Amino acid sequence: MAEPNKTKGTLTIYDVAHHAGVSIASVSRVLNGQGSPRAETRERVMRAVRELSFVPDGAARALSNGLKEVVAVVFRRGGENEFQDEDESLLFMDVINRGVEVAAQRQGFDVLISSVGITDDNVAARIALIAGKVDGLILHDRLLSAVAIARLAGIVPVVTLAGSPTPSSMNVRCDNETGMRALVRHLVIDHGYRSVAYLSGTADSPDNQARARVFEAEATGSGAQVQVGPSWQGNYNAAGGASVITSLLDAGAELPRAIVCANDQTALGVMHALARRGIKVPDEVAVTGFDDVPVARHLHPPLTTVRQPIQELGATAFEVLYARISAAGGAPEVVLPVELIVRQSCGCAGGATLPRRPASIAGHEI
Amino acid sequence: MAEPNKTKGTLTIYDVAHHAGVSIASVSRVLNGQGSPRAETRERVMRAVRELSFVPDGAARALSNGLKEVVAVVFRRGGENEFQDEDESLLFMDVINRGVEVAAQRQGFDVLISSVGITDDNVAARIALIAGKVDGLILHDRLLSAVAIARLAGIVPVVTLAGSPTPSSMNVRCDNETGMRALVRHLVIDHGYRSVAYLSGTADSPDNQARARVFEAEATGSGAQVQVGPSWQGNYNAAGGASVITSLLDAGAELPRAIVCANDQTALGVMHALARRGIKVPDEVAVTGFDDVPVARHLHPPLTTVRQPIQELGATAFEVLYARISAAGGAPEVVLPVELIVRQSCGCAGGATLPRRPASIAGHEI
DNA sequence: CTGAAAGCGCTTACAG
DNA sequence: CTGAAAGCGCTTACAG
Repeated sequence: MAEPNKTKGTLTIYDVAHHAGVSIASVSRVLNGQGSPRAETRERVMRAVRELSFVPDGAARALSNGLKEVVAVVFRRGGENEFQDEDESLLFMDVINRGVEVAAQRQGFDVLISSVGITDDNVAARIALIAGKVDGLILHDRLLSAVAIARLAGIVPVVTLAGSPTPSSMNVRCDNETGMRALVRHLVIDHGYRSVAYLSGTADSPDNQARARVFEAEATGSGAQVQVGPSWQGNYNAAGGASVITSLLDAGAELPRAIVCANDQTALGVMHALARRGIKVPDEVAVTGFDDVPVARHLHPPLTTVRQPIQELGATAFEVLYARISAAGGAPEVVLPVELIVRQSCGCAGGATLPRRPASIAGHEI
Repeated sequence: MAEPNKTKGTLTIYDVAHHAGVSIASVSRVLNGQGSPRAETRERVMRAVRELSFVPDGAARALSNGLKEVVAVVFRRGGENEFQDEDESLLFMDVINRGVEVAAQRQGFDVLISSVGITDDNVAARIALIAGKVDGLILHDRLLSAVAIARLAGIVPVVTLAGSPTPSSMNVRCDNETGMRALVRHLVIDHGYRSVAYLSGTADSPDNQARARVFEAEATGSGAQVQVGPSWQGNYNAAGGASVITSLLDAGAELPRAIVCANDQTALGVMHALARRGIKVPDEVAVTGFDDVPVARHLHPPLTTVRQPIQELGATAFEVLYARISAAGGAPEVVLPVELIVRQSCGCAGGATLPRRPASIAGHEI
């Protein structure tokens, strides 16, 4: 009550020490639970902290401790497109980021999020700046070259998402191979579709490359006729999927019996385009997705897709990163299982699988 | 080339200075574009930085500068519910956060995101810790009491979302009043529905309170019969909306002609529940939402709702906060305009407004 | 148990 | 233009 409101300047640990009549070392100790301060000392410090509403400065702590308790996740901000705020980024990345955040929370870490535009220049420099603010980096795919990633990894631990591990960085991804294999078999073997196409995602996406590769191998292997090539090049978003279909139809092309889309967003665009032309899904053309984003079950018909544990992907990324930050640990690569979700867009009725066949492929089937 | 890889320990500005044969002051200057270093000095520093892959430590910079160039956004993590990762949080908050991030980017700021569980204890302490790591705080609604907010605001600038400004904190929100008024008029006057209900959001939500208030005033004022009360209490998520309908139906209640939902998520649940009972929307019961989340246009029928500029809400929050951080500026309160989006769940056909009436109410209509 | 002091890695007046 | 030095607000051995 004697103290005038010293609202000017920031409150420091010195103010607290002064107010409590102890040294700054004691204040620090009780605030951090170090040592065994006398009960009275603790009391006095706590009271001073409370009365002054003191909050320790994070930058000073970090500098002193060598630990910021912050990790960053960097991702690509989608370009603008017809379906505005509905590109893959929004739906998919936000869930990953949420997973990171939840896992970080458990260890008392916070997460810094930063998006980079596709047209931004000097992305590497931007990310380097961010690296200086955190203890570790989680990088979504298609952000940086392997060389640039290696350079960053020399500064802070790095885990990439949907990429490949490098000598200096770790990677977490989903099991595209098993998921795509099960999906194609369902379409070709269970449903007996003889012509299928893969509407691809961004060409340079590692996930897309893996899915395309397995799709082609599996479909051809099963004797189905496969349509691929530049006319089937999408970009992971709804607008891309829609325009592929529109172009094909405008060119008078005959659609395959089933269209396997690189992700759910693409499938959404495809279904829109098909509906616009009066083509029935799944009666005339079956459509499938990949991801199982929340909206997938609300489409008409509900979308058959491969569920990735998206949030868990983020959580795992943090855990691997944390293991490296807090010790030498951290697996260089972890692959998460996926699950075939059979709904109706593939031709199955009422959400039931057509033939009796387990829908789950999480690790055990084949 | 003489230098052995000194991978141990972190690279500091001293290493760079040594490598370049200049003082740390010079290194700092060229790195920050201060003063006018000789061309040769700049060269040597830049080369050393490049060769060593030096990245300045953010904590040290922040401590020295008194600026962290980071703001935090704190929000409530939804509880678990039937519709898993589909609660209001996911859809709505992520878009806000993205808006914050995009605006922050423009000023070279990064954003720290942190969720607090509904059951977490000592939320105030958690947020205080975060406050120590940033230059400013953006708080979603229903996180803290006015007192707690005031205390925080003594430490760093604070802007709340969908709340009310306080002497020490600022607030950004959408114009619920105008939006709800237009919606109710469309239902009661344009469509002529005589009985309407408001399926509310979380009781303590300021947005919900404002919407409920205006709904009741406007509907009663127009002579419609209004259903309200505890049986119409939802919680902003799909499961809440669904269970209200199910309970009502199980109790043999007669549904009103139109159900105005507190938000789109609730409407989604309501439509599911209605469909499950074979009740046709909009023919038997009209349903409307609020927010215009991406999924709204994909529902069947497409959802009539009030569009809030969600991403802009986040961007504005950052801008107001930034004005305060970088100067004394920052409006204490900003209210963003909303827009009535007429689709088909209200009873309009094919997405066209029934009577000729401007759909937009962004500020100019009444 | 507690305090004085050094050190974390930067930036920035202050002198040359 | 450039360097030596102080200072940002903490934490933590090191002595009492």
